[in-house]
Amino acid sequence: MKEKLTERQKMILSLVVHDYIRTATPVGSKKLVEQFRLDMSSATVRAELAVLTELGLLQQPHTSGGRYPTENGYRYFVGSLMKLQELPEDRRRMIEHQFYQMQSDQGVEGWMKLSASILASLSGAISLVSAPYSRFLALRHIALISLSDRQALLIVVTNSGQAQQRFVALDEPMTQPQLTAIENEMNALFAELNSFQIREKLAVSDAFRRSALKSELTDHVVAAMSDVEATRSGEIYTDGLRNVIGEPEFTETGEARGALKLLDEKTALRSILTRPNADQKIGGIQVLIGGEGSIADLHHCSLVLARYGKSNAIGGTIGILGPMRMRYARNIPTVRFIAGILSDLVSEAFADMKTGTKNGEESPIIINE
Amino acid sequence: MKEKLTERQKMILSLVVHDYIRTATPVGSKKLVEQFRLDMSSATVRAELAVLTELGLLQQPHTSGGRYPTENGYRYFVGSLMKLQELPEDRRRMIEHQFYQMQSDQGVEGWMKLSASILASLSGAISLVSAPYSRFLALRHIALISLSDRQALLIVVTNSGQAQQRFVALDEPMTQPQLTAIENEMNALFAELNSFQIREKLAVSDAFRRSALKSELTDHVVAAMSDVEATRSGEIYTDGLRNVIGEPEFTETGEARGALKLLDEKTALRSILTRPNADQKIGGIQVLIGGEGSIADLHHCSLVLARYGKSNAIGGTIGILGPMRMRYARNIPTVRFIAGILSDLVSEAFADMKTGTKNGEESPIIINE
DNA sequence: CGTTAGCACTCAATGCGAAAGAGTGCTAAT
DNA sequence: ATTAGCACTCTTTCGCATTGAGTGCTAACG
Repeated sequence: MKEKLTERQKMILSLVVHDYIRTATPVGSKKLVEQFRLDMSSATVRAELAVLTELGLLQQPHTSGGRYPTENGYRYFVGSLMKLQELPEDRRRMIEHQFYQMQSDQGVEGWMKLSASILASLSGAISLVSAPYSRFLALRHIALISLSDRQALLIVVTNSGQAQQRFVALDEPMTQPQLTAIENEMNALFAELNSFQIREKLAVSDAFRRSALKSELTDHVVAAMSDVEATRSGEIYTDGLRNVIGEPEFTETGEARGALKLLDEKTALRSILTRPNADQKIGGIQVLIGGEGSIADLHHCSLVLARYGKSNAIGGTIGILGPMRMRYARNIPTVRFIAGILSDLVSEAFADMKTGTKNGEESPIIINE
Repeated sequence: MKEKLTERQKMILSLVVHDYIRTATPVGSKKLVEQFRLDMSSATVRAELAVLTELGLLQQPHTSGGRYPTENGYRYFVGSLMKLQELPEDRRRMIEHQFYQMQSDQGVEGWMKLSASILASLSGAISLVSAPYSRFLALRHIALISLSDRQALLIVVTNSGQAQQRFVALDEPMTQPQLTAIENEMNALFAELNSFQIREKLAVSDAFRRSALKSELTDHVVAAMSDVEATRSGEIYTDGLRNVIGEPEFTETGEARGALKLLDEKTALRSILTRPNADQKIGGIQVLIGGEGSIADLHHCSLVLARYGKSNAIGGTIGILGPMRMRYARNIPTVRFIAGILSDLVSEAFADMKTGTKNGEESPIIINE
């Protein structure tokens, strides 16, 4: 990948990528010259194409079928050639408007849905958004709500803003005031602890056993916390299926067909969103071209991912999943922009300290690894 | 649709439906005779097929291309011919086990997801599950949780078990004890009211204005309630996309392609799940064959829907969406069974009075209106 | 009378070869 | 170094004949 290409070779590679992204058809020398009014003959272009093919940046479906980028071709393009197309100012303002309009309204869930929706419609791909989660997950608050005399609703809120609710069957009837008392007691005891620490605190002494604290209730608290901790990245939101249906890659025997299965399997999605960028900086963009065998079904797809949030403390991942043949130059700024907004929102919402990468800032783009 | 068919005609129609469901290929007279070892010649079958075609129950793609059911053919089949195949006892037990295992754990959300998952895998179609909602929605409990000195999380729980959470920016710093005080006050005032009643109560007197109740908070309570009321049927869960990808109807130019778009647009799904069966009895199954123009994209699909819950008080809709060519005889009992379980669970969870259709019971099947 | 065997007919699907078209690599001239 | 020209390689497409499943009709049969 260290090969030095001539300026002309770079330009031609760029043109091939652009044209292929637009048409999804292998592109030949003659078409290139005509299409882009090149100041040279098709034979010259052919020679250059041959070189690029030799270098493994282009490939041909068969001996005389035009050329299109290889995975490495895309990587080179994204890494060295591409000129990012920033979102036009009015677009940005429109998006920001939408976010700030609903900001305090719908809570985290609202942000996630809005992000997924905007990302999908702007990118023409499938959007993936993971709800924010904290590295240092801790219980923030417990609420106990009487549903009937033997049924209560337990709500556990974590410092990541996630709320787990579960129904609890009570061994003996309890009124709301009784529950509230327990609620207060538990809040005092368990606040700012994680499930492990809570369990420890419970084990250390039986004092709590004898108190008003029902073990049936504490068990549920521990379980709820564990749940949140286990599914780390919280809920995953997707949108934009409609965009991708119809793209040739996804059609019938299309190679990317398998990718659609993924949308069903949130666990797989989750592993995509959580794993690769574990140690990635906020605001940095990660581009995964060709799935890298990590997920077999993604062989002909690309991912553009970004982390958002307060560095290391709380955050999540957003991104888009589309055909390898996607408009990186437009999509990368889009993803980055939305990630920036989410960072701001998260910082604001969970703020003691205000951090978060500011929108405009440049940040590195990491390609496959 | 009142036409009296001979027993033989009924049988032949049945066979055609079955075979077509299995093979997705138009079926001819000869194949029928061989396949099912019929005690007559192909010519006889041909004559009967001609009659059925005449009656509009079968159709042929072209003059000599075999026959397959029309929408009316399916409707007649489902309405009069089909023998329901109840789920085998061990299956039932397995499913029930899964539900009761998680029952009190994950709350409503868990049930919904499990229902969607089971329904999808058992039916081989797309499952649609709407969270329960109450006809007489009322606020059950408010929780106010301090996130930082100027940020709080407001959780509004309704009597349908839905929890709306939203972030609230506080005009002036407040501590958790202060918030708890307000929480108690609001709970006392607003419990068992709907958004309209709350608004009324607020308007009637300014007493509240002067009290510790911040209008910024009460506004949010009203807004949260309105939100829940507006989106009535609550969240919609779907699963089983993987099943339907690959079915010929959904492939490439497939006629049912548009149906996939629906999965993206929850609003459309919602209208499907809420509208048609508004006045349907709990436990009754509604089969919609061919979309009925209600949703244009569903022209070549069928829906099997059932309401669950406590009659009129609280409940939701579940169902499956698949190709018209679906295994009704198996799917209908499946949908009914899951609806039964959900009815039980909902009755239990929101019980004062215990109702709900018991699983085994027979209940009417309504076909297209 | 209902049933069946037989037959001519229809029409999508299949297969094959010729022609077209797009693109390449090579070579020789500029 | 660039380019024009040309032979070559493939896929795509079209036409055309073939196949085969399925039909509708009719005449014979029990």
